[in-house]
Amino acid sequence: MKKYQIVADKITDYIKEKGLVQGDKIPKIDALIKMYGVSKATILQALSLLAQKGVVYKVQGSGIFVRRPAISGYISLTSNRGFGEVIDNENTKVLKFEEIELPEKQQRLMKCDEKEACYHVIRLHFHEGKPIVLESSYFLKKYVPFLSKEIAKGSIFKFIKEGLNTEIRFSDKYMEIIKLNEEQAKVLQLEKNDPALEVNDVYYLAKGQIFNCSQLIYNYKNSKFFDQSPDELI
Amino acid sequence: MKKYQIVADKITDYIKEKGLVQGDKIPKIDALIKMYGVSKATILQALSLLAQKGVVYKVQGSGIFVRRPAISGYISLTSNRGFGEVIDNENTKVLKFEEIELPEKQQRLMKCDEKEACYHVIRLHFHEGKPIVLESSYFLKKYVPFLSKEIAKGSIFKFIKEGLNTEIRFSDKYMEIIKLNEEQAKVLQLEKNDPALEVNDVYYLAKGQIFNCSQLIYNYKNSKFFDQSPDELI
DNA sequence: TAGTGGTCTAGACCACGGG
DNA sequence: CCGTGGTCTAGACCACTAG
Repeated sequence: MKKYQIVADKITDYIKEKGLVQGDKIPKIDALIKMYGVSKATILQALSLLAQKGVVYKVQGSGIFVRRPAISGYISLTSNRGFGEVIDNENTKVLKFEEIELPEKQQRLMKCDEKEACYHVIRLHFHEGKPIVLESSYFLKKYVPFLSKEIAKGSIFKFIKEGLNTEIRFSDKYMEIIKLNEEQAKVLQLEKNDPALEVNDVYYLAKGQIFNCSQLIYNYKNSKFFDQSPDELI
Repeated sequence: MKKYQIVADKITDYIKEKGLVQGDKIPKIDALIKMYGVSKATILQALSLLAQKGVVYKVQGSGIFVRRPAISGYISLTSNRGFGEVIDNENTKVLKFEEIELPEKQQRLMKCDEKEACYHVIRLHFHEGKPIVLESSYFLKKYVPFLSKEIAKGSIFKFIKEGLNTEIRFSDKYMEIIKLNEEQAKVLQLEKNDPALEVNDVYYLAKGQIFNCSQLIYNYKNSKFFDQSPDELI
């Protein structure tokens, strides 16, 4: 593991152990250098990482301070896959699992020229027994050679990362607010024309290859979102 | 201006001039070092900045590649204030401008103990003649000592940054999907119970002081959102 | 195995903040 | 003025990619 990653984790632990909250000061850079026995550049890299995650912010000439921790019960739109803590993968129902040729609409989205084999999965995610989000995902077999209904009951992304040892790198998201149609409403246990958030994702692998696109329809009653803007565009 | 900032801008210009698109390669690090006459660390810092902005991504052992440019017509939720290109500040209508004591709800949000003087502004933003978002903002006088209805017709944030020379640092956003009430619907030229996105923001200054909170209600017909997840957490 | 990006160090000097 | 963070350099060595 990388040194700056280790240092970042240690600083995070330090904040937790000391019970520091928003506005509290952590040790100065020189002290951190001595505490962890690394160079200044490594400390700075670790702090940059934490600043991007929203854990700390630095004030020149003054110190390094703790930022508000993420709040539980909210779905993060910016972190990968949207649902980190909130969506319990034990509570996923697979509505459809099929191997098909990539439909035309998704072909354009994923910039595929030729006819591509893919997996198509429709799932409904629950939290505390309530339906949170209806998901329709396409995975290119070219990059995700194996998938099963069994796997789809858990976290597919986790399987891709850990099972297939494939790095997911970044994503583009397009969002709009919509009225539910009859079918969507039925699945989400809502009424037709009820409001919803539609998120269309395109996901990229380590070398920039598009391997997945998904449509997510969130239940307005059961989902709240948050986003901590990253500090620093170092 | 900082060197890495300048280098980042030059690389961006390079991409534009050469007309590079997603997946195209830019010169290797050694070449960039020579092109711009700076050290490797400075180039890396510039590239990190661009990676966070979603302009490029690096592939170890292979090269540095261009990422999809942001798409116009969409509102970015993650960049400050949400509306960069889309919201035309010429098209803002000030519905209310008052100097009051901070209400209790906002007091909690902004973590103020004492009664604080503030400006309260309600505005409606248009784009191409269509109402996009209804905004209700509170600004603490402690940090924003002056504001006027005239200023509120343009970009208040721009005024704070440039006019008051005050740095805005980061923000927390809480979002949910709602049904419009009668009043909101009327202003946004929609029907009662139509869907909407409600965003509650809290904004922080350079040293972590909360100076503003806002509620934004987006018109579902006239607003689309996008978010490019940043590449790299350094 | 050559090419290219990634990590890390040690140290110089700059810039801002607050007493 | 001193303390603290910010920028930058030069260079060593590691890790991954691709032909």
